Amino acid sequence: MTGSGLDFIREIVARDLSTNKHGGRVCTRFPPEPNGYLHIGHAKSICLNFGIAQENGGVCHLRFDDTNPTKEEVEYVDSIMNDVRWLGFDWKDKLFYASDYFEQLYDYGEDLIRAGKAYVCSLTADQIRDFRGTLTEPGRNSPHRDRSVDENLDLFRRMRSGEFPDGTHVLRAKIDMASPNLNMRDPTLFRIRKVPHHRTKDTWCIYPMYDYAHCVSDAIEGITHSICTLEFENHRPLYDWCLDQLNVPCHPQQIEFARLNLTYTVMSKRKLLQLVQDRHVWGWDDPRMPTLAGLRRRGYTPESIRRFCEKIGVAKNDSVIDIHILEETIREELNRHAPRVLAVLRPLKVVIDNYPESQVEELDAVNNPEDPSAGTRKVPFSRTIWIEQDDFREDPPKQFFRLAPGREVRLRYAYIIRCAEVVKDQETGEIIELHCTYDPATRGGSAPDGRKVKATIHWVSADHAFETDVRLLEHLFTTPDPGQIKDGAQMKETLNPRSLEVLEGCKLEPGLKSAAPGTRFQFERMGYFFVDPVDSKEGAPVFNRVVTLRDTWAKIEKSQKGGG
RNA sequence: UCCGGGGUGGUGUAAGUGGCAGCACAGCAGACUUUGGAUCUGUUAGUUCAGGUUCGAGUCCUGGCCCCGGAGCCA
Repeated sequence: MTGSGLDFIREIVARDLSTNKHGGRVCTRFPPEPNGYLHIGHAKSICLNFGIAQENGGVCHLRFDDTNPTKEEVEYVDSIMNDVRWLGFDWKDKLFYASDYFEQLYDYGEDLIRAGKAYVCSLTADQIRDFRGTLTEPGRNSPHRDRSVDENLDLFRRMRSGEFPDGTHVLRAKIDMASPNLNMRDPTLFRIRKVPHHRTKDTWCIYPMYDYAHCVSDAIEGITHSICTLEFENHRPLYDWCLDQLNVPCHPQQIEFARLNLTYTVMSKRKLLQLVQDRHVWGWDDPRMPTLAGLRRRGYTPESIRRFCEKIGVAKNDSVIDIHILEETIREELNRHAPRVLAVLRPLKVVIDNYPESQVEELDAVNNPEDPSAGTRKVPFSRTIWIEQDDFREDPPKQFFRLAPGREVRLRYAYIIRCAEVVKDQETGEIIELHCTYDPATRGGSAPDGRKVKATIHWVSADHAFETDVRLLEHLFTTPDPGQIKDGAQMKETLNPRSLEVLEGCKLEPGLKSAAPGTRFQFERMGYFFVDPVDSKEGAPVFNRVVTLRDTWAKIEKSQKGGG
């Protein structure tokens, strides 16, 4: 019953440390391809790799896997470094690029040829596919498989010098065309791509493939544990093969774990890119996106994301994490730290008939009941106030405790009021305002006669309210498993049309006018909100809802409707 | 069909050499409450199946079933 508490990867690392397998060293790496923005799935990998290094006095390298210049851009390099730093990790001076090793990778390629372990193949891409065989049938040897070392060397050098057009030759490993593992059927090591690279510019026209570049890069850097996701499991024999053939400094161990999947969102870079390109979102940093940039703009903190990654664990089972776990994690943190304020999102006017016409009182409000040191503040109260439309029902259902004709409710930190009259639009029947009376003996909200008032609602003084936009954000998709989506049309169908709702003219307590971009608040009873750092201006904050509060009433109401 | 990997409550994740199946979230019930928030208490629910070894199997053996990945000059 007394388990080690370690996940299976940390267990391997601990064992290797105890057997002194790598001379007491722990060196990991996070190897993104700069072809998109980092998302929360990458955060899992970042926390794992940097975390393991940190815990064991090791280092974690940041290495860009930039071997395919047709898809990679500096914009992505910059965003990735920014996001890793924001998440709270530091690669010190260990910043690398696979492209740093192009020359060595090329030299090792010649070594392979000299050892008779690689050859230049001049089949077309289609022919190579055809010769590869199928899952159940072995492949056939390329007619160029037995070219002499000299011929191979000559051809490989001329590939490098730009003598041949794209697609005419590739360098292939000479392994086994009959292997049941397709990755071992003479995989391509280098291909010709006459396109400039974002770092090496036009010095190269041949580029190494992932399988070859990755293991060699790991070995060059002295990585001890090369942690990647499950889809590379079939590639491990090739990872090991390459390193076994070459005279490299060390042989890292590749370990695979299950990538993160979240309900109601997509995690593939391709689909994320599609959302951006098709303008279904504002961009990579849209607060509905599962990208780190999006989560950051939504109002998630780095701590909450790290904590989330801790909670979900690391294993080899394919799994889908309920997105509510993520939401619960940010709630836990913000509950402890976010200052409370009063904000009415969908306002309904209330006139307190027996409250003196021009009177204003400054009432004491607690900033954070979870943190007494946060102190108190004053909020103005007057004869006309705004309350939430949802907090009044003309015909209250069972278990609805809030305001209704003839009923009492407590205004937080203010008074107990009773609803005396409902004013409606003559034509539409829409409720436009309420007339209430207040009990002057209940100042601050307590009833000296000891009577119980079940509900407390939030409010904002109409004369003092600060008006601004508030955005309510929901899941991007209506289906819990949009990862199954195949094409663009299907994606469009499953997108949640209500993922973004912009509420204009929300009434906030006056102090919020000076809310600084990038700060977080709890709007009492409504949720946690973040001052959007992009769209807010000095004195004109715009709020994004990070997450709602747990809403017991919403649950009751839902089950009432559902149950009939 | 071939190769690789994986199946523990609704979800996720634990149980060094076989020894009371634990934790978190969700659910349900209750307490408390000037946020239907927070907090606290209690509780429902699980080893993919069939055999075998054993005093004893989530763990070991045999066989089946189901799921995921793999035929890029992508990573």
